[in-house]
Amino acid sequence: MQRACEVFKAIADETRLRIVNLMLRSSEPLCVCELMDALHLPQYQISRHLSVLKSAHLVTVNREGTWAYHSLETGDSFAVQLWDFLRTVLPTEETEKDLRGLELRLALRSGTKCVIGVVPSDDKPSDHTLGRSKTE
Amino acid sequence: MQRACEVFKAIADETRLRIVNLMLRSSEPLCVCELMDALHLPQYQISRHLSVLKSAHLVTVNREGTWAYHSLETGDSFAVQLWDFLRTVLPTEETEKDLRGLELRLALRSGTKCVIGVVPSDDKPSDHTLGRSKTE
DNA sequence: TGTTAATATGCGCTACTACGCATACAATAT
DNA sequence: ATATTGTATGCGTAGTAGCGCATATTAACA
Repeated sequence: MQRACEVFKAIADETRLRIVNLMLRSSEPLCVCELMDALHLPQYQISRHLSVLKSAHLVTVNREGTWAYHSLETGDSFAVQLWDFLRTVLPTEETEKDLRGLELRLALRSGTKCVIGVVPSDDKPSDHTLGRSKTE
Repeated sequence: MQRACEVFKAIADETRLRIVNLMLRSSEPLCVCELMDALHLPQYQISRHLSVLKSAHLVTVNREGTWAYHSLETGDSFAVQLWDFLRTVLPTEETEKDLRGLELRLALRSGTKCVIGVVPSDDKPSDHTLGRSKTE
């Protein structure tokens, strides 16, 4: 019950649900700059929301150099069952949009690693247009 | 996603999770005074939390006279899947405690209906001792 | 009509949460 | 050492949520 409450508080946020959704759909851990780019949100927001998810033991981090690769916790029984549940109920039109944004960003990886870093972000979180306007 | 966020916000509260848990385990709709008694919480808290759950379309009401019988929403796909999930992850020692409290209270029903009403509540929400101290 | 009993709600208070800005920290490269 | 770049965080602010108290609402009944 306490665990359930802690977890639900952590995911009871639109942005964090979008982050979790991307992690659910990605086979690889994601770094902060990739999430920024996929969700069109500022760095401090991604970082803060990730720390909330980490505090609830829903996300684990793996630092490699300056990059921090985040992935969903799979060592906790409650979390694993939650991921199964979310995998069946989260997918909607909106989440697909985010997913496409992520795929565009992941295409810029070199192998399984991020080599791009933070992009200047010419579009703001205010509008949800796909962020492929810059170089394509 | 919006729906998921709305629902998670609604259940991201210890008291509301306890209410939902009791409704999940009860075959009959529950009235406010029964929940008060089972959870040892004041009337206004039960009522308020129920209204939050109702606003999120997770709970439906069926008024019969002055009594209001509340039960979980089963007409919504998301809700139904959530109940399945919660049924597998909620049961713990604490939730069993609440359940026993509810059973004691439901034993006082006449048929499927509540006829007791609000009891003076001699024990306060402060301690979580089983509330069967009064007449037994 | 007045009363009682079950339930809902307005109000003030406190605590928490997310945001935005700026800055700090960490690791690599020059 | 210093600069650069990816990431984390302290701080102030605005909005929100839950509590407790009191009161309103609703329905049965005398």
